[in-house]
Amino acid sequence: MTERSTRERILDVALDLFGTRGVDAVSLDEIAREVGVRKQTVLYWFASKDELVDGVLEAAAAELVVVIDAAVRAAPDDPLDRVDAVVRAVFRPAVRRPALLGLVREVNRLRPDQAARLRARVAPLVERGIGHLSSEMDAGRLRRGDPALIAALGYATLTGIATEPELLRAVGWAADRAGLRRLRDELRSYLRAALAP
Amino acid sequence: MTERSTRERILDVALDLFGTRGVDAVSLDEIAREVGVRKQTVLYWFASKDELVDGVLEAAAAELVVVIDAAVRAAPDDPLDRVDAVVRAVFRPAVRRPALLGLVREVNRLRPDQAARLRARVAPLVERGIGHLSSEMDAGRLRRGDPALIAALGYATLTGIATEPELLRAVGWAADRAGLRRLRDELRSYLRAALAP
DNA sequence: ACAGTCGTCTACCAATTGGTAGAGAGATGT
DNA sequence: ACATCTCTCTACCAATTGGTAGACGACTGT
Repeated sequence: MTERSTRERILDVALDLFGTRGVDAVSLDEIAREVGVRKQTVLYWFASKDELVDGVLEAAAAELVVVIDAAVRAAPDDPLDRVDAVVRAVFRPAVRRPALLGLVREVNRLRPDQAARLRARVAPLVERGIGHLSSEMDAGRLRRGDPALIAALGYATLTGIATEPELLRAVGWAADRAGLRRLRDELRSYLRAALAP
Repeated sequence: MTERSTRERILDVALDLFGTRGVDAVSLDEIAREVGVRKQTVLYWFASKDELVDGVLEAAAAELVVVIDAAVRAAPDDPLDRVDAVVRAVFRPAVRRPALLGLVREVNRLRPDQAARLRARVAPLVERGIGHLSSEMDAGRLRRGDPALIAALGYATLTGIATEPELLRAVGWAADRAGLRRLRDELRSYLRAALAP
C-alpha cells in the first residue's frame, strides 16, 4: 500500500473541509484532528493558514483542470457532444467529492491576490474554451452570443446545480443512484437546449 | 426621515455581512461595530447568534418571495416572458444587494433545522412555480422535462451567475452599466433557449 | 560514532469568539 | 413621587483561534 505523505493527507482533508464548510469556518485544529496529527504539524508543512489555503487551491485547480482537459480532448468533434463530455467529467468528481466544486465557489471570498492567482491558473483552459465556443458559433454549430458570457452561464449552471444539494432537496429531489442519473440527463438536455443553434 | 429601529438595522447589516462573507466568518462584534452599537445590544435583540441567523434568513426569504411573487403576478401570460420578468426582478436586487442571493447560497451550510425551516418558508412559491412549469409543458409552450429539475436548473443558472463576480471576472467581464445590461440580455436568451419547446 | 536535519510533539501566548451578569439612563403608568 | 419597563451599556468569562519556541526521537551522511 502506498504511504501517502502527511502533507498530502493534510491537503486532502483541508480540501474537503474548506470546500464543504468554507475556509473561515474550519480551524487548523480541526484539520489536524481529522488527519490524526497535531496542529503544529500542519503549521510545519504550511507556515500559515493562508499558505495552506493556497496549497489547497493549487491542488484543486490542478485536479479540475486535468479532469476537464482530458474530457474535452477525448470528446468527439461536435460541440454539443463535447459539452456532454464535460458534464459527465465534472459530474462524477462533483458527486464523489462535493468539496471540489464547493471550493470553487469559495473563490468569491478569497483575498484578491489569491483569487487572481487562481484565475491565472485556469485562464488557459478558460480562453481555450471561449475560443472554441466562438469558432463553433461562427461555424453555425452553436447558438450565437457572447462566447465569454455563454461560457460563464454554462459553468454557473453546472456548478450551481452540482454544489447546491439544499436547492435540490427543496424541489423534492432524492440523492439516490436513479435520481443522480435523472439529474445528469436533465442537465445535459438543458445545456444542449441552451447552447444549440 | 424614518428612524429605523435598532433591530432592523442589525438585521440589515447582518444580512449584508452574512451574505457576502458567510455566517461563520462574521462575528457579532463586527456586526455591532457596523451598526454603531455594542455587541451586547445585538445579543439583547437576538438571544444568540443562531437566533440572529434565523432572523436574517426570515427577513431575506420574505424579501425575495415578495419580489419574485410580484414579478410573476405582474408578468404577461407567455411562460418565456414570465421567465424574463423573474430574471429582471431578481437581477435588480441581486446587483444592488449581492448579499441577498449570496445568503441563499449559505443555506448549504446551515444547521439542518434552519435549512428545513427556510425550505418550508419558500415551499409555496417553489410548488407554484413547478406546477406552472408542468402545465405549460403540457400545453406545449415549454420544452418537456422534469419540471422540478428544470426549475432547479434555471434557478442555479440565475443565482450562480448573479453571485459569482469572480467567475465573470475570469472571463473578462466588466461590471459597468453596459456590461450589466449585456449580461442580463445574454442570461435571458440563454434561459429562453434552455426552456423553449 | 556523531553531528545534523527531518518530522512531530508539548507548552505557551495574545487575540478573538459567543455569551452572562448586572448597572444605569430614560421613558411610562399609577 | 415612585416603581416598572425598555434599551444600551461596562465588566467579565471560558473556550477557541492562528501562531511561536523549542524539546525529543528517528533517520541520515560522513
